[in-house]
Amino acid sequence: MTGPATPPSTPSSAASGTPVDFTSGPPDGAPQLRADAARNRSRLLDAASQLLTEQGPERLTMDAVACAAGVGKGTVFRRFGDRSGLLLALLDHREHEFQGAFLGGPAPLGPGAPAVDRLHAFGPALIRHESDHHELILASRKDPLRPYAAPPYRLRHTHVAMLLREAGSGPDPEYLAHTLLGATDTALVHHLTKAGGRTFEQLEANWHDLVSRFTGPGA
Amino acid sequence: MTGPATPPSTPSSAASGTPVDFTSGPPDGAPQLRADAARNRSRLLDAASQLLTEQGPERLTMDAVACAAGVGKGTVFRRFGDRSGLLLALLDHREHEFQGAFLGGPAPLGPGAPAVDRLHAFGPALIRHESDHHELILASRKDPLRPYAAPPYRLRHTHVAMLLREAGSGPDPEYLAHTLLGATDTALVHHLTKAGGRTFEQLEANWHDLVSRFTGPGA
DNA sequence: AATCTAAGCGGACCTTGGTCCGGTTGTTCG
DNA sequence: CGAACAACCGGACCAAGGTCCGCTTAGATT
Repeated sequence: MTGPATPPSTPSSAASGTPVDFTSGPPDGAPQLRADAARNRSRLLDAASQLLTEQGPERLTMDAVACAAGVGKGTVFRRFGDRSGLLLALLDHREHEFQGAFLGGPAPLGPGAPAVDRLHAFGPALIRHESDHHELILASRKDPLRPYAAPPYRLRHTHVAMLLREAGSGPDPEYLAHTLLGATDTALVHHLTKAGGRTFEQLEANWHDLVSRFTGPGA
Repeated sequence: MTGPATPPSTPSSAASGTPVDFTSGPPDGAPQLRADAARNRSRLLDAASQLLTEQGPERLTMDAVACAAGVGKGTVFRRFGDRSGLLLALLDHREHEFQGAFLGGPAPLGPGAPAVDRLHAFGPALIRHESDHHELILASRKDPLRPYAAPPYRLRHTHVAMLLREAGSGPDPEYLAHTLLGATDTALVHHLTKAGGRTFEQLEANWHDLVSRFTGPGA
């Protein structure tokens, strides 16, 4: 440790935008984190979060984050693998919120409503979520194959496929789920709203149209 | 010009895989190319093509291409903008072949057949085309937003949207076209066939299913 | 408390995409 | 043909992601 150490207590809370507590790392995945490692992890996430809200994703270099956290560069890469990993980790908290909403939140997005209704509710929520974090999401997309293998996409896919199956969508709900998710891809939505002149309302209407076609008389 | 100049005649023909003549640059887009610039351009494409078939996309560094072409690095960037640009230029020839097939080739892919039939024919052709060049296509995807703004995607989108409109697909054929193209995205197809255990036949069947849903009774 | 070990650390180092600018060379026009 | 100009060339240079390895230290064991 070289840089000026921050006070040992409450090392968290992001800069301005939206304070998120990074002190509690995910106890799953990684078996356990040594005390200093956990501390550095949250320092790094704090620093990254701050740099992000202050200067945007393009200025978020690994050196800058390491330096701002008072940590060596190697530490950043060891903890997060690569730049995308750091960005994704930054997104993780929001991602869990969204997951909680459609897995266990109030109906019709959460359980309790008919599958078709949940499906209709899912699109707008997803579009909203991705749009809220499009900067981070787009910045983390260096490898076009990676998203499909990552937990967020897999979970959404499983969820949508289950609802489609439950709603009786036809022979291959898994593929239809990919199609539905593709239709709300962050990059596409961003393109359509920024360069294509579409509004969110139109995109939502299109989602509903798609869901209708996929759950209507076509089984 | 520093490196050992290749014989002045017939500077083209790729290494092994599939010889493509790069001597004729696109007379559109760029107003005109000075003689030496055109020569260097085709040398670079030749060198890149050779490196590609010999060692795969990941070994295709800009330095290596410049060196192999006997040209300075700056020349590569001036001509192609960035790495993706070079990769896309490498793909351009094949892209034009594919475009010719669905714009002016034999029916049912080309004109002459009913819109629905052309739509059904388009999917398999597209999947085949993208799969054939998935290495290049995936390697060129660094910026997730770029594909939507690039000519190949725009042309496909216009084409599919037109066919959908012609087939009477409903209120927003443009969006349905995006959905259809998203369902055959190179990365998705690659993911499904490599990690998802799908076969091309299944993907084609799914395409036909989607087209049916989009052109069936839903206007 | 002393010891031992594996996890962690940091920053020098490498690679590679991308920029810049002084010198060179086609091309055109008188 | 010769001058003038714009396009072009090349490689030194920079930034940023990613790797490596010798040193440090948390935390378990006795």
